[in-house]
Amino acid sequence: MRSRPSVLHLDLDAFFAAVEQRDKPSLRGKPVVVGGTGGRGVVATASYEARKFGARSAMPTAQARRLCPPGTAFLSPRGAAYRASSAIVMQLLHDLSPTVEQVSVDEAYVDLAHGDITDFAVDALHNRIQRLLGEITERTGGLTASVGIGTSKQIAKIGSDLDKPNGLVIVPAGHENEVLGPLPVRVLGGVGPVTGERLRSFGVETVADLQRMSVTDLVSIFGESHGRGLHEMAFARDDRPIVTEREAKSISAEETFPVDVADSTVLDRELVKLVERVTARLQEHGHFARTMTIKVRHGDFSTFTRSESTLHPTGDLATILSVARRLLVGADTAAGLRLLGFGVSGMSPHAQERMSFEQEEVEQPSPEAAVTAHDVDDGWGRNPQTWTPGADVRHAEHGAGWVWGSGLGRVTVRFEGPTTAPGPVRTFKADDPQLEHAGPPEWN
DNA sequence: TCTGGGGTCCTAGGACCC
DNA sequence: TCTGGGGTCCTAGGACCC
Repeated sequence: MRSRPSVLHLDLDAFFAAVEQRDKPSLRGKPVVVGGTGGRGVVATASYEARKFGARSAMPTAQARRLCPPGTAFLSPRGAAYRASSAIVMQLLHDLSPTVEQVSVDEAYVDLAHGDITDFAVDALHNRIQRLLGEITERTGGLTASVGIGTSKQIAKIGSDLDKPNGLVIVPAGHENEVLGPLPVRVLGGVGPVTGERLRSFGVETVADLQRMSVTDLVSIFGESHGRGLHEMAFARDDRPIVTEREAKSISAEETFPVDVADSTVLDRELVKLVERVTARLQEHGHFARTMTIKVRHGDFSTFTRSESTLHPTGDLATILSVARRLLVGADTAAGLRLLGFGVSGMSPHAQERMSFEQEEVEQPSPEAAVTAHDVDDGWGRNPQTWTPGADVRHAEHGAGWVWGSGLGRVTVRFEGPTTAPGPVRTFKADDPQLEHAGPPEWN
């Protein structure tokens, strides 16, 4: 938390819908809903006129259709138009300070401490930012924005939401708690439907209620990170810096089908498209990735992910596709899929990788490669039993296996023989009486 | 009423290493 | 004679955000 209100948060009002109303005068003053217009679409943005009827972001479009009156416009998003207006606004923010963190197409933080503003008194800030809001409206052909300014990202963001649309809220240093206290806990970042309901069950409705809970209790309920974070946020303690750029950590693409798809030929065709899109973007970033993940959603909305990591990072389409296909074959698609997705993560810069990795097969672990330790040490310098990697083993429960690795009083065994199916990998104490050297084993 | 698409971060258990 | 434990990686799932 800073000693001056030098963090600005800006949010464009009902952005997608406002652009549509700007570009199509007949829509002005009328309810407009932008989002997926198919049977399984959801609302991205509802104009303020549509919100009067209950239409909201993330609501199924079908539901918004029932709520809104005849004459309501339901439109598919026009991404290019939104990006063009967004760029104009972001440029105006850069005129305030070089440190601009764009959160999304319609939202950004600005670190005013890095810009030309030197007077952080409320009146001076008010004048300067009202001028900014006027410029935004003028340069974008009529769009409006809401701004919050405070001593942290948290306060700036909450401020920008307090007087929408076309509002400006400045919270002077030292006044954070009186602003925060009466607000519902849901205004805090990281408090969604689940956490909000959980807190309500403990009698916590407002931030002031949350302030009365002990860190100990919050940590025991929500875990170390989330619990501590809630306590910090309740008291407006937030030191997160404004960062201008961030490396992507994952790239993904997914598609919800108009009707569930069970045909494996069709699913494979869709998977190829998704993998091609993701790989193209990976290559644009100049990155390789190690972990491939598929996502499937069934008709009942149950959702599963399956992932696999390659030995080396790769950007090679054929390699990535072969992993993706293996993952899809392992998924249950018999009853049909509502959604199929594919993503990569574990990314590293392209240039640091040898090109030879691109063509390399995914290596299977072998006893020789996986194991370096030989004699079992019990951790206190004694060797009660020697286990050699690759040695055959008999086991009371699993039958036959071989030593995969060993060390520190433990031996890891893979239960698999030349004629038996691969079984589990399990780790035992080296002196476990269930384990005995066998060699050569009588495979069955 | 029936739930998009693109992300981030966290947790938890098992394997594995030391 | 008996006894662990910290740290990291991988995988799966979930909450949350825009």
